[in-house]
Amino acid sequence: MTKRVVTIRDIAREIGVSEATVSLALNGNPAVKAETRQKVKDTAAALGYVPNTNARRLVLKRSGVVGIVVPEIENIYYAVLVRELSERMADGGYSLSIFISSNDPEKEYRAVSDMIAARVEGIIYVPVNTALSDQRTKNLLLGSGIPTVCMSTVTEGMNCVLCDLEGGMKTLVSYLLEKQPSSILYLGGPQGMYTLDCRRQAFLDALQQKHVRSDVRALPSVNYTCAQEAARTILSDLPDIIVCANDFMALGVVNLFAERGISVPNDVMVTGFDDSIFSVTSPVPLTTVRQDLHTMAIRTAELLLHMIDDPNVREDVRIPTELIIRKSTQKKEIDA
Amino acid sequence: MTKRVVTIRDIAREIGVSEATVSLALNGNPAVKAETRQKVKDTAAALGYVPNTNARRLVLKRSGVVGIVVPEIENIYYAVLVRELSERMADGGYSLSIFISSNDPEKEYRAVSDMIAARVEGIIYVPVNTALSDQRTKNLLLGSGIPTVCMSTVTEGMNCVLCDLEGGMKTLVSYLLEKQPSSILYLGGPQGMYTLDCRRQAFLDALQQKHVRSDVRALPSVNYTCAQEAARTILSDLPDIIVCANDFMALGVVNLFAERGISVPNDVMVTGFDDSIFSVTSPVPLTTVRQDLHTMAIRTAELLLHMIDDPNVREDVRIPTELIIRKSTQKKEIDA
DNA sequence: GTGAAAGCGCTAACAC
DNA sequence: GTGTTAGCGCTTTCAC
Repeated sequence: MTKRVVTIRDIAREIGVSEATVSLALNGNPAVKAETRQKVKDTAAALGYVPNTNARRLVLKRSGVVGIVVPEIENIYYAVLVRELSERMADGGYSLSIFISSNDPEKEYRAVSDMIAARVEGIIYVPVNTALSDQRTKNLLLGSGIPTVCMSTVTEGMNCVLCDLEGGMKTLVSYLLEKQPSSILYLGGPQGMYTLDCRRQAFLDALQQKHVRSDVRALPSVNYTCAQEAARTILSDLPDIIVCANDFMALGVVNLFAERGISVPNDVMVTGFDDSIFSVTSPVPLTTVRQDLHTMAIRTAELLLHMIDDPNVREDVRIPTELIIRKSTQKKEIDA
Repeated sequence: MTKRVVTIRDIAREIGVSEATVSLALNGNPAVKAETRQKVKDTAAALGYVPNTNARRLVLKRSGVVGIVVPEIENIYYAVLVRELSERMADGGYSLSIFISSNDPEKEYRAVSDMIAARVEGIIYVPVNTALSDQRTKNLLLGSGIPTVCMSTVTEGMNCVLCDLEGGMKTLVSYLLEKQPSSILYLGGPQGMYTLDCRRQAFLDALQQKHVRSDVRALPSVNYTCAQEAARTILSDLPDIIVCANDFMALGVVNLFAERGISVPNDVMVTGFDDSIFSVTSPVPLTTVRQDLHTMAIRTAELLLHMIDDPNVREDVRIPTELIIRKSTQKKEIDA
């Protein structure tokens, strides 16, 4: 009892005109008489006609779609990115098809395969966040001939858009050094992930030759819980400053300290990274490094559209980061 | 200079066999000789063949896709829902195509149109969160003949899956009444949105005939900032308990109080709703009502798959909610 | 075991 | 202005 879907042919038959005319009319071709055009549109509406995208794409060899794979969607960073990009691509006349790899190289590979199979006209590739990246996916992408931009991390042979994480971290550390701390603790994650390695290395570089005791912890994961566990181990010997690899970790640290009656920033300063929603909704707003996702999205969309026009375009984009100073590093004035 | 994409015909020519055979071989049809099958697969791989989904869907009249529209993706509630559903539908052999309406009825309408045009086999409809819902979209959905389940809210004529918000709120209020408060403040949002109306009404109902001073505020929006602004206005006359329409608002309130040196729960108790990540990462973990998104996703996927099988299925699903008690309503023992 | 042929719904020359 | 025709890439009877 499946209701047959109405096609262009049904409309044609209904008003005794050819399929071609209906197609032209529906696409607003001025060659067809206004009267016929109207009649076609009316009966299309009356019959509840909805064009079949699959047929359309097949014949046009144009999908009007660009695809994106992101590692997670519950991570606010990627969620914002997806929304921004979805708007930007819409402005450019494309719709964005969203795939979630769940940080699983296998799923990522399938997502990319599916996009290619769907003949997307461009791909925004945000690789999984794992130490070993999957060369298979990259090869597939590179071999597909489909314009691809890699975001947030660097992939050899692809045009990349990312924020200047090193610069951001260095600016942050310079700022912190003005506080004359005697010790700084860095809470990072597993080694081998581009975005985390950048931050850690820049932290270390910035501290070169400075007379500050520093310690770097590699936690199993860069999340709230792991950060809290780490913080718990240092309660008896607090550093002056704790630099976290992202805002969510910093929030964990701040909350743990609050629970233990340790004041941020007076007893210990804490910084985040990303300038996500957590840095603002932290009980003590966080000093952090802003990654401007809005600008990233704009530049990515521009670049991709440009590449769709001209596949030979080679361009890497690096967006500046910005130091955002908030309460978590500003001791209260004693007088005031 | 566009690299021509390889088709089934190229493979056929390459090894001197018909297109039909290639197609059969690629789909693992046992009718074709194992040897040929292997040769086809090998050359397909060698040539970098990727099947054209559009052609495939056109001829099969099956897309293997179900679509979902959600109002926002940065809202953790929807993000979790999308991820859960994406996994559940994958288990069921479908891929999930994600659309974001940005709470804009116009965009929602276009998203639904696009899904129908793409011939998705099922639709998960999470309507925009606005007071006036758009009947156009609902009519389109209803008229499409595509199995649709509406989530999180009720739509006349559709199978709906939602949590028992009323029950959750009533349980919450009963629990709070045991604390013998003399006054309770409810912070809600604009009227006319299903999910918010449910909570507010259930709150009021639960307080019927109880000797508690209660006040209900309708804020312009159910977010962090609005909640903080509201909280600021009551500093001089604190109620015993503040019930918020969601966790994010409750977090705003908790943080504002922390800043002003007001203790939660000792000076005032605060509750959230949803049991999102915010309720756990709040400096004072929040008592809240859990909406079990995992179960919602499972039941929605089940129902939708069932409907794809049999379009006549009529079923509404209501998932029980659960009261989660945390520190924000548990005064510290004075002795201990 | 494999090929020929028809057709999915739509568009775009090219006729008339 | 409108109709005829061919074809996008794939699947699937039905012959052979």
